[in-house]
Amino acid sequence: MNSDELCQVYRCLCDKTRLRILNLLSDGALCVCHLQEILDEPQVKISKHLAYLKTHELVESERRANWMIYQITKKANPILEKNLKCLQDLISEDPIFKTDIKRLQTLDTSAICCPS
Amino acid sequence: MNSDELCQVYRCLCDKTRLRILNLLSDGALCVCHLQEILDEPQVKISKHLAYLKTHELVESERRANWMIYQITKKANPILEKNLKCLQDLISEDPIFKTDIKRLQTLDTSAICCPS
DNA sequence: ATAACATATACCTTTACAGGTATATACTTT
DNA sequence: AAAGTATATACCTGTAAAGGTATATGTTAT
Repeated sequence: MNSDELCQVYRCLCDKTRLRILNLLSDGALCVCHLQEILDEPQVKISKHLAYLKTHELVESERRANWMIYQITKKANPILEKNLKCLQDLISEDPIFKTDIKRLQTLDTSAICCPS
Repeated sequence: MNSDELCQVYRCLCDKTRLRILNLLSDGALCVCHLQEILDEPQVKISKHLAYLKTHELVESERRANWMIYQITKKANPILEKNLKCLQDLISEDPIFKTDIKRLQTLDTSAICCPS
């Protein structure tokens, strides 16, 4: 847990799409198609940002049939955890994140691709 | 206070030199020569990172004779404030920041260039 | 075996920096 | 006015990464 890792976490946080993804995943695991639907961004964009987050171990993924389920990495990461909390406190002022969560809640969570 | 500003703050935070500068300035205003001495980095490097932080309004500067005094921007910035607190909690694990603060404390604060 | 579906990757172009060297600017001292 | 000091800027090179298009991979259904 050194300053380089710290910088790397901040680098993960300095993109709007990734912030939106992390905000959504803070609420629980999600498949790519749902992220795509909520964020309303091209598949390739979502997929590449997820790959970036995975490379830097902020998220991890698991295949479920045709779908990939992503979640915040389970291995304890104080830097990430603290910053996600910090983020939660800050995003109240920007409607984008709230809208994302609202969309998340109105999703059909009984869809096949959804985590149980 | 929107998501773009939020990302921009994170971009300011994702460089080690800038993190060290912000950590030091969290303790109070400092002139460039002292930052240079504590960080032990080339003048141009310090200067450019300060310019970057100033452009994005995380710090502000004031001339005192030959010296430039930098400080965390006075205008309230919840994003920055929260993240600096978060940073304070996280850096305890990395010796670099602690060493910087130690060096800060052993500086000759009666030097001409120092803020009162 | 083939087609369909969900997701990932390769490749390309463009932009943002980071770090270095050289030089400019602003101010002070002589 | 000239020289010295502290800091900033211009210019250059290299690298990371963002976004797009096309295509590949892995899985399921027919």
